[in-house]
Amino acid sequence: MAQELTQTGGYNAFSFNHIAERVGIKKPSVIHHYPTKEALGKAVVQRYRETFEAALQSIACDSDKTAFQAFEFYCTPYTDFGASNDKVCLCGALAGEFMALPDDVKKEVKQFFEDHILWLEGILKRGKKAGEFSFKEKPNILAKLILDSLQGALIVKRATGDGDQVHQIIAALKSRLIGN
Amino acid sequence: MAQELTQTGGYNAFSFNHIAERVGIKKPSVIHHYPTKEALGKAVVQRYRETFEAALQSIACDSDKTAFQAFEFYCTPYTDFGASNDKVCLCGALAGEFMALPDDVKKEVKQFFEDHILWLEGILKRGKKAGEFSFKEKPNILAKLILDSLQGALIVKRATGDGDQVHQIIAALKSRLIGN
DNA sequence: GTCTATACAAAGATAGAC
DNA sequence: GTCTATCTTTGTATAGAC
Repeated sequence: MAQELTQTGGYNAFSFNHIAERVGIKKPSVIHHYPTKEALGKAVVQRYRETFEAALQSIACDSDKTAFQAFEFYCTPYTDFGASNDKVCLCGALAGEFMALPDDVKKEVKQFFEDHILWLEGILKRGKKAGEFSFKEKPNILAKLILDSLQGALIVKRATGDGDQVHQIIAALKSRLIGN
Repeated sequence: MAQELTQTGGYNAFSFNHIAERVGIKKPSVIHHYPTKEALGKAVVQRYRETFEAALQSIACDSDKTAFQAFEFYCTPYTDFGASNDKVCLCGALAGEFMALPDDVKKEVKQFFEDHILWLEGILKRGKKAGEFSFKEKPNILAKLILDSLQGALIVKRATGDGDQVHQIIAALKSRLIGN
């Protein structure tokens, strides 16, 4: 509930009251579960990050999957967000107002991005070693380029309303990985 | 003043009072110039967009400059934002909280992105025709990829604190344009 | 766990004096 | 153009009953 509101309008656009209305209880009942907005914000990002990362870990450790399949799996949430017309990645939304976030929320967002870069870097190395991928950049830099492109694609796409944009960016990234 | 506050914390993180304090006047004096927050927000984004676009137009029409030089010129504001540790592109910040923005502000942000994609597309076409650039994607799609990468790089970089990231992304984009 | 009631601060906005 | 004073709403948060 808080996650949806944050994905659409950011951290400063939601309140205990908004959550309460959606859940069907009153404001103090929400506060009973999360004593401050910072605690609520942290919990939401933390859950988002951990859910995401558990899925990434399981696919990274699955030796049945090729690096390319792992990359395709990574792209599915971005495709889903891109298919909606009001949602972006939770951390992409929060990053726009980063300096206005409480410290605990900042830390979660930071860790989210860092973990994703590390994961992508691992997949890129694996794919290059296996001969699936061919690229000349350092894996770390290409990982950043992929993450930045996808995050950027989501927020720009939502503003322009260009429904194809996310697909196009993913296709361009894929062809860069296998082609060159 | 409002621009700086918005670049760091987004639309919902600044108020008439914040502006007033920075400028050294009182809240109602600010409201005298911009009767509503929506009007202030619109004026700020509009000025940002028009300043940006005037510079882009002048370089695009300058036949002394190569397409590659025009692209380098395009990247300079991103480099500057990347060199700060708290600022991103104004429209990148606003895009994160897009669904919580007033309509007039939304329109300005949308137009900003659309104009940039068009401008980049023009430069890409010119560079390919002149033999400066070699790429196989459609210019429109590569233009989106460039904009998305740069916008994404700024917001991710600010969250992670990775000072080199924006430079690395720009270098990777350049080598993609001329190399391949 | 959920509620009513309430405190307190901040935000957007207006009226009217100087 | 700028100010003081004021209004209204909203937001975070607490106290205490059920």
